[in-house]
Amino acid sequence: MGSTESGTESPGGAEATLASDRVLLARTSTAERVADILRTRIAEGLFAPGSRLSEEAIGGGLGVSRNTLREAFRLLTHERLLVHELNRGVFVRVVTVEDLVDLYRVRRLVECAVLRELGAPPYPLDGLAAAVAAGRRARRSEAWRELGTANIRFHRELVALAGSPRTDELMRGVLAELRLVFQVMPDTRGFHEPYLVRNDEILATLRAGDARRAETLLASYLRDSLGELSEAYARQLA
Amino acid sequence: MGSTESGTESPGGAEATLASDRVLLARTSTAERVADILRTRIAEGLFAPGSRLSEEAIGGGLGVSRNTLREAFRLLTHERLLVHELNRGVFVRVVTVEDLVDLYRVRRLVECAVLRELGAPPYPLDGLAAAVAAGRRARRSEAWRELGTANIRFHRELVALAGSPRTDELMRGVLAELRLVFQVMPDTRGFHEPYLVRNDEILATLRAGDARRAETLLASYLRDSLGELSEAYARQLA
DNA sequence: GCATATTTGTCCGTATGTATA
DNA sequence: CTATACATACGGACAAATATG
Repeated sequence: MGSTESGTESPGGAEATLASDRVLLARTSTAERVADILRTRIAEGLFAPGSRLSEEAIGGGLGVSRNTLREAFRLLTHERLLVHELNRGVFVRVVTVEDLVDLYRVRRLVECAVLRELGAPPYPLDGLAAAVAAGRRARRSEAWRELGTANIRFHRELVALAGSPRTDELMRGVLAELRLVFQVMPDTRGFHEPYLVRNDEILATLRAGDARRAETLLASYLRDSLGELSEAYARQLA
Repeated sequence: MGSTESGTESPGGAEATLASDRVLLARTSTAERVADILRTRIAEGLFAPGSRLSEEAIGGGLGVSRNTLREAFRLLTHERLLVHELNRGVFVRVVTVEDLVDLYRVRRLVECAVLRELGAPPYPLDGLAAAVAAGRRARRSEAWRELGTANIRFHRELVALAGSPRTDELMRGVLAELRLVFQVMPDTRGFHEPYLVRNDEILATLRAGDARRAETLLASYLRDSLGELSEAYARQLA
């Protein structure tokens, strides 16, 4: 290349997959769209935890410059999906058992507090109901990964009851990390399916206006879930 | 400068303030140190809320390239200290009343939950005691801004009792935003001083092992603080 | 409403320092 | 210890959007 003189072809030099999108619906920044792509790939397990993401390989593959790619990396690093080591690059996050425990500590702290701080019933439970319905649909079509997504959504909706954007964002991050954890579970169905019922139970309890009991149910829910996951971790290391 | 030919002097081409630091103790990345500098300036009110941070002005002043500066901007944007408007640049965050309310909603949710989830006494209260002591020193030397910093530190230490890195980070961000809010208070002393006593009271209650009562004290503390701040906001808009 | 100037968005090429084989 | 590979940071260029007259 280098038609004119020094390397200054055009910003549209990214003629691969992204270029078309960019011209058509350049609504978000390029970096954000790159981050979206990488986020999906990580969530689907295409990048193994601990593997390094080479700037050159990824950037070349997607047809974006290193600068733009680094901005995408920065976004995902703040979401804790990647870790950045100085002068070494970025790696797909490896969630340790300590992380797992902390994740559930935050969940217990925040989710239970949300239920406790609820005012008087009735509560706006449409979001929770929709999440449970999505879970049922996923179970019917035996889409177990989607079932996991629906379960996560249930807890996001639950936190949303607090009406706090910052709390929402916090839990968005926490639950995104949780997705990384779920990948260690060998039996996706056996892990996710029981919790659909328990989510429904919590929803029914809230409908009845008993936020206090819902909190108790949630606490034991989280305890059991953490127990299963840490057991799976122990097995994996053995 | 420009000894050789094309603009490629050396990464140390930034011969201003940053260069020396970089050579001496380049422990963190340049972008992070730039972010540190800007964070301090914002906290000290050198940049008025709502004002635009020109890439050229700041970058030129600090002697860093635009790319590096933009990375620093990205960091601070994620901390909610700056807001980014597409094709318009970055601006110092203007905290609205809604933000203020949400900030205190999160504080109430998290800080109170931390106290509630404490196990059996005694608790490791050294950090809290140190924060109160720092507040006393600041009061003695009439350094009212430092007093505010010490009060903020008290609440960070309080959250640290939960032993959760993620919760710590959350509150770090929330309290950094709070610093922006504090700048609207005209009477720094009158606002911060009373809370030093109340922090001390909470500490004493925790020393006595009564986490439950400490939670009640904290709740009213937060209620009063929010009341004062929103009143100041209302006055400012009038 | 239009033309111009300024600023941001994106990308390239390259030199240097650091970590690792 | 040397060599290689890579991230870091720089400057420069042009397109697009915004601000200004």
